[in-house]
Amino acid sequence: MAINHNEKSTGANAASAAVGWQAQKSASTRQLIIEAAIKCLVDLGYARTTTTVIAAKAGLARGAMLHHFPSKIGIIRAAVDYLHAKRLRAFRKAMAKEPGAGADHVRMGVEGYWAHVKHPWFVAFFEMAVAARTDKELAAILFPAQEAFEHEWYQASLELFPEWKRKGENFVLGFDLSRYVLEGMAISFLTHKETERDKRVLRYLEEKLRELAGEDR
Amino acid sequence: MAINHNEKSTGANAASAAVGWQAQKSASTRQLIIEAAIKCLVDLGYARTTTTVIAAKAGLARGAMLHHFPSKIGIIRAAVDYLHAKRLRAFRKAMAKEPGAGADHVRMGVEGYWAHVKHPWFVAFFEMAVAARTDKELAAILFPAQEAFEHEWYQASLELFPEWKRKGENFVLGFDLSRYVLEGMAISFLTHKETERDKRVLRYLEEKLRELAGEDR
DNA sequence: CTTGAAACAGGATGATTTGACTGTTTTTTA
DNA sequence: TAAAAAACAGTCAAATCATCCTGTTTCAAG
Repeated sequence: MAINHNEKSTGANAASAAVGWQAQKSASTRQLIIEAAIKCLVDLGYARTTTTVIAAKAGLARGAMLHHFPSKIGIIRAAVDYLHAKRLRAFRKAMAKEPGAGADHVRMGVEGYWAHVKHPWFVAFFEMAVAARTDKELAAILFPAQEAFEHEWYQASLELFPEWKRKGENFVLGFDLSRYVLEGMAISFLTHKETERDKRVLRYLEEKLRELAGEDR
Repeated sequence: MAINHNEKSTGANAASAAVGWQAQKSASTRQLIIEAAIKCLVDLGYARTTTTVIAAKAGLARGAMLHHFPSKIGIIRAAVDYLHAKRLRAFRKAMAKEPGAGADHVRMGVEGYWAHVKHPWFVAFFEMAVAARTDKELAAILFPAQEAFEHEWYQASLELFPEWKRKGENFVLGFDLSRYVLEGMAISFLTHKETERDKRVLRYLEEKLRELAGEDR
């Protein structure tokens, strides 16, 4: 298990001595717990993501986990932040793969976000979003984080697709349309299988995005 | 909401006499329980829809409810069938309001399904669909019902919008596109508020549907 | 008017889940 | 080296849930 934790409190002082081994181990255990919680969200759903199964999936005793996260909501809070960072980073990375000026940004964007909404990270976020509808405590954690995510995601898109910059409203429309179509498709697959018809919707979406990129309105 | 079981002495026909008051009362109590369960799904989500709160919301003792539905999954099964029938009937009714040949079927369809996905019946179905992702027993009940619903819904759309009949693939594409956009929008509103931008997406969808209805491809 | 069946009520039981609690091992620091 | 701090382990009680069970009231056929 790679340690690879975020150096949260290492200031400007001595390089590695400042971060003791315990702190590193603690951080890695925290990440282990967070990733176990996300796996539980994907495999079992929010309701059955209990502290018992999180600890089991992390390979820890329940008491040990409660040492790092005294309450369940603390794990959820950490998972929300973790997913926020991971999803945004993955999106930027996928979009930055083809920096060429002649790259097909429309196809890249559609396929990139299509892959995104089928990724376990989106599934985990989605489980929490649905639960938050009827759970005020979860909503208080998730909504501000999601608002920040959407803002940063929008800014990243503007940055990565510079040719859209002058399009103004068309960019916003294409952005929103893509989001709703792709999220709607992904979520519809909860109850039915993907068919050839769905591929036609994706092709049609790309076609309309190209129109929006070409015209001025 | 009208239970329609008060006909115990007014009908006085062989039909109503054969049914018997007990059977009618039983049926009305069953419906009361089903509707209470749906309210719980909307208000509390699937996970917190327990037999205790269903009975409380129905105004019954738990033992009384267990007499009509020996198990929780039985209530869920009945609620799935109830929602199936109600949603389909409501869709047909809303679409049939303007039978004129000059009616704006595109706007009617978009606004009709937009209203549909914001209705509590869709919310209740959606809660079960999400739970079914990680609950095999629920999935075994919901998926066949949903498959039947989608087929009947598609047939009803073909029937109600006869001018699309000759369009073939364009009808299928418009049907799928509308579905994904509108469901995606409705579900996105779990985590953020509706804005002016979303109305533009709806107008754009209508515009594209008109194109699809007009052209042949 | 008696009797059986169904509607209705509510307690008992066993299984889970959460957070608090005490005890043990490992690491850091004085 | 010795003490303090942190990581880790496991048990406990309270609360909640689904189901099973027995008892009471209401209806309808004989």
